[in-house]
Amino acid sequence: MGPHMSSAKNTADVRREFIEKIGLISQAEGMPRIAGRLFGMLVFDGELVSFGDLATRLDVSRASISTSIRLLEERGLVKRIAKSGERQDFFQLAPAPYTTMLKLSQMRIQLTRDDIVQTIKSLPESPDVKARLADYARFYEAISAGLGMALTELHDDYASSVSTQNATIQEPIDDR
Amino acid sequence: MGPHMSSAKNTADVRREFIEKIGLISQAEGMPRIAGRLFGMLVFDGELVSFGDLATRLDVSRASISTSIRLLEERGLVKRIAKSGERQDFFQLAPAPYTTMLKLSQMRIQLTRDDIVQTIKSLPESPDVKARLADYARFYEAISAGLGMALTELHDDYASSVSTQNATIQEPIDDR
DNA sequence: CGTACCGTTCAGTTGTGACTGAATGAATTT
DNA sequence: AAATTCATTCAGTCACAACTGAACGGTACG
Repeated sequence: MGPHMSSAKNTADVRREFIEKIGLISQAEGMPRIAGRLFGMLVFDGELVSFGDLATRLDVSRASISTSIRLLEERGLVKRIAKSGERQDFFQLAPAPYTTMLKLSQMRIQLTRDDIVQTIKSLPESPDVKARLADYARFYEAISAGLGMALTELHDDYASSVSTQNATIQEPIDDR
Repeated sequence: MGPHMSSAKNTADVRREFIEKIGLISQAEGMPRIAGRLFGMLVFDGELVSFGDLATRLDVSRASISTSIRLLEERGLVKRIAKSGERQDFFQLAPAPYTTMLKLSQMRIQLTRDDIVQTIKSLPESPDVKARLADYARFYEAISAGLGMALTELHDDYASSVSTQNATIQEPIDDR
């Protein structure tokens, strides 16, 4: 190990750590870990990857790939592509995956909010209980509104990011 | 069972269903189910509850109460109160639990965002990879900003809710 | 029409975390 | 000080979901 090795790693290492990190995040969010690793890999590599390659690159069974990639497809985060001439299926990130994720989150939040409102409706009396549940419902309403804001903001960023191909990091980077 | 029983249930049933619902939500969010049920019960009942009552009302062991209530305490969602003269500990919702929850979520989001930025920094070259990761980081930045909006909005609501004690539901309620 | 290659599904295994009962520690009462 | 009443901790059990290997159906190729 030479000098200046503070945080200098080759791309392969960074890539592996990133993919694993996304896998753990995904696991914490309630999704299977492999799904997160798949997503992370597709984000990092950014290319069209075959079904078999997914299994070998992640070193997991094809069965796991099948179920996890279906999850990502159902959520609209990954697109399956049939290459003519090729037998295998190919995959890549869906056009605007982050927007899709935000919309899904917002929808989930809205559903639980509606659930709480329904609970309030079915309560016969007890205004104080209703008031507390209403506070709770307002909490989810605020989140939903906030995610809506994030959605528009993200959409703007995406548009500008597409126009200027070489997007740079927002924050100034001091590499110490 | 008489007529008009479409969705008319007594308060006890609604309460039980609500508590169970929050428990399931909590479980989906990655927290133990009992913690969610505790939280739901404290929201619904809104009163000071003793440690022993928590166990009997939820019909779980005191050990579970201990660990789960500690979780809620650590997150600042529940306050433990020592009643003079009483041996048992008492619990109630913390002053602004929803604000606290939002702040915690925002912090978590920020941390993962920082993690991604760190990954970008440690990448030697490959501008296209950096661009994709930057998009990913922007996603988390948008969420963080959105949660910040929700935070201010919630704070306003809370203030107004405190002033007018009998807060009513935002949405008009047609009970059909 | 048989064969080979893919992706999906299903039964089985394994690992992980929630939950409990019992033991422990702490504090108050008698 | 002994006893009682708490809450916490720890080892053990149990349930559940991720993951795998094998069997299955489907499609293109020989």
